[in-house]
Amino acid sequence: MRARPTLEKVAARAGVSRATASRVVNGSTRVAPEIREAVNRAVDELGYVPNQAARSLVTQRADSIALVFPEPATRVFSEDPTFSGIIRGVSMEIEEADKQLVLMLTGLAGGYQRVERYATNGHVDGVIIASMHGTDPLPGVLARRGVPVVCSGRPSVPSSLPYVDMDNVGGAERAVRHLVEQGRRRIATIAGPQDMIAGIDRLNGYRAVLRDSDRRSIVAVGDFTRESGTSAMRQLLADDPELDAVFVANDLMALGALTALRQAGRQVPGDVAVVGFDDIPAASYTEPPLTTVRQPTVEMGRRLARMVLDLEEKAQVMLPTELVVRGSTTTP
Amino acid sequence: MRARPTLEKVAARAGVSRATASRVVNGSTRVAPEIREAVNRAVDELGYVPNQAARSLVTQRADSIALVFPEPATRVFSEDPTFSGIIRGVSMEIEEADKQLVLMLTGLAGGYQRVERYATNGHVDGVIIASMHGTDPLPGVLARRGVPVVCSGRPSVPSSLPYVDMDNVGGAERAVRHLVEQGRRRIATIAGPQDMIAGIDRLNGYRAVLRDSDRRSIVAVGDFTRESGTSAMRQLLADDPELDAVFVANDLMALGALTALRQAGRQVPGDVAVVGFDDIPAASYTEPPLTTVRQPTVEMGRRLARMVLDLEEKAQVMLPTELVVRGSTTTP
DNA sequence: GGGGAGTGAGAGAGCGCTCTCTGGAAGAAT
DNA sequence: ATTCTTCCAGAGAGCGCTCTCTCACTCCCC
Repeated sequence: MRARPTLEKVAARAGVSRATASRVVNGSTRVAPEIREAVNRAVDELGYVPNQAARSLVTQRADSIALVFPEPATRVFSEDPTFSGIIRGVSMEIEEADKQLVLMLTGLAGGYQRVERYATNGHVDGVIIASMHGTDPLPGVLARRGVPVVCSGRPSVPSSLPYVDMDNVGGAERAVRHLVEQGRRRIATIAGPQDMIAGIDRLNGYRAVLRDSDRRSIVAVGDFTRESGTSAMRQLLADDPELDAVFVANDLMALGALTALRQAGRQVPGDVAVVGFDDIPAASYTEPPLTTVRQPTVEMGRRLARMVLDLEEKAQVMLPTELVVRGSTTTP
Repeated sequence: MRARPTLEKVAARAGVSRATASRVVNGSTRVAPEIREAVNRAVDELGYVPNQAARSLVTQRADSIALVFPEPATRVFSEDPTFSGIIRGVSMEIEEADKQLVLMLTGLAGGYQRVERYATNGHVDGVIIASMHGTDPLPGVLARRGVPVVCSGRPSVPSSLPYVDMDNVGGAERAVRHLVEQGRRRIATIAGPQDMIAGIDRLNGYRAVLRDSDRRSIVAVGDFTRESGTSAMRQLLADDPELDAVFVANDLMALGALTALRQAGRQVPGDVAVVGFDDIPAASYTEPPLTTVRQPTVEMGRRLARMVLDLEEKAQVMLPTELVVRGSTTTP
């Protein structure tokens, strides 16, 4: 491996000073065309690429941003494409801005300190936190230390930190209203964990519509895993054998619920209509295909990245969700 | 945000020189205990964290490694947990080594240059390439430039580059042999893309066992997506309505094949036995549950990381795969 | 033609750190 | 007592870059 050329070398070859070479490389306009040309030629010939460490040292910028996933998220990761959507969206914007994406999957306890140490020391220009639990101390800590932070998902304690959230309440409302419109009378729900804002919001949406349409709420709580969906569904069937619809707070649990319904001999959507949330790929392939609420995950990633890169104003943003009607709620 | 303390500040507070403070921070043994103590106290009190850029500048190390996914991979990503397994494995080892993980999802054409530029300039101590196609020029280019490279998956052109591969041939052989042992006579396969080493190897494994057991091979080719599994299965049924088993080169296509079989009125495993490959979570939840070949993806990530970090010798490693027998090939 | 404005290029400091080299103190050997 | 070793701490260079400051030069107006 031959030594990488430095700016000095480029400058020498182009017959200019290091300062001028730097100006050209960084795209300053105040350089005479012929000199700019000469420097660019030297850059090409030498295959020069700026040394990021040296640049960071003086500019105090790192040209990279961190995307932090708490470990529990990573576990879900495998079956839930929400996170891969976010990663892709973030990655696109980061790439466009010619910066780097540092991925941090924090192990439980120790991980926080690692992220905090890493992020508060200028290694990174900003941090995106794909927080599952709205009570994470990390965003607040980083913000207080002066690190730009943006969260995916609204924190459960009100704060002034910028975030990008999905319209979970609205999505749940639309889903449940859809069930009402289909003439369903006893609409149950399998809620998500109540320490996650998505879980809370989706349950609230469900409750709001039931209240308005004069129906009783029937609630079981799961933890967003498929297994918990199965057992929650069983419990619901035991609690109210007459139920004719169920709104499930995510698709994974909805898949589990479908299993339980099949085992209980209930027809979907004939006996029981089912709506999920997330629109994971598997939702199109269930028998019958699952009606669900689609979330713009890639878009979420893009917005998160744009905010943390200061390409758009840091704000508290809510992204619209969309009801996708399939066979689990309607017969063709 | 108050300014971050420098080594100079720490040294001043501890009443020593910057050099000594550096020695303590970097764990040199040749420092008197009481001085070490004093420096450590100063570090704690000031909340000092080394500036990575400055350190990199002088050490010529970046303390970070890049994990590169070609974009096509990312697309599969969403439904296939192979990649999230690799990410998790890599992340664990990287974290343990106290280094950073830079994730690069390369858009098609331009991405290569970006990765090449980035990696050849010392921004990164090594590169892990989650290459899907064995013909990627990138690994070779980087290696020639002196960047440590490790690939996931064997390149299709023989080379001396280190890699970690799954035993695709062995897994396929075991899967097909299992079908033979179940007394299946007409065993078809849905192969993966033949420009990917995994696709090629799994087909080779299938062919080897059929040859040995005196059966005719019946082949359709898919592209590892669910849809392609469905249409390939339809084609196989048209080609040979008498087939009584099918080995599918990945689970996603196997799910698609199950759909086609159901639509064609074939019972699984009664009429047709099905084996997949990958053991994705969904495989346990199909009706019937899918017999498949499990791959140690997290382990793969760990090995990749350990090699690129020089924690173990760079070599050409093959990881064993394991047949998981479920209901799609046997009746209880 | 002289002075000011404007423009483009070079000199040089310095970002925070590591590491070699040097020097001084203490103990061991002659 | 003197020289040699050993050990530990400090001095200082320098990693590659950016950016301010300075200076030289051209152009224009009075």
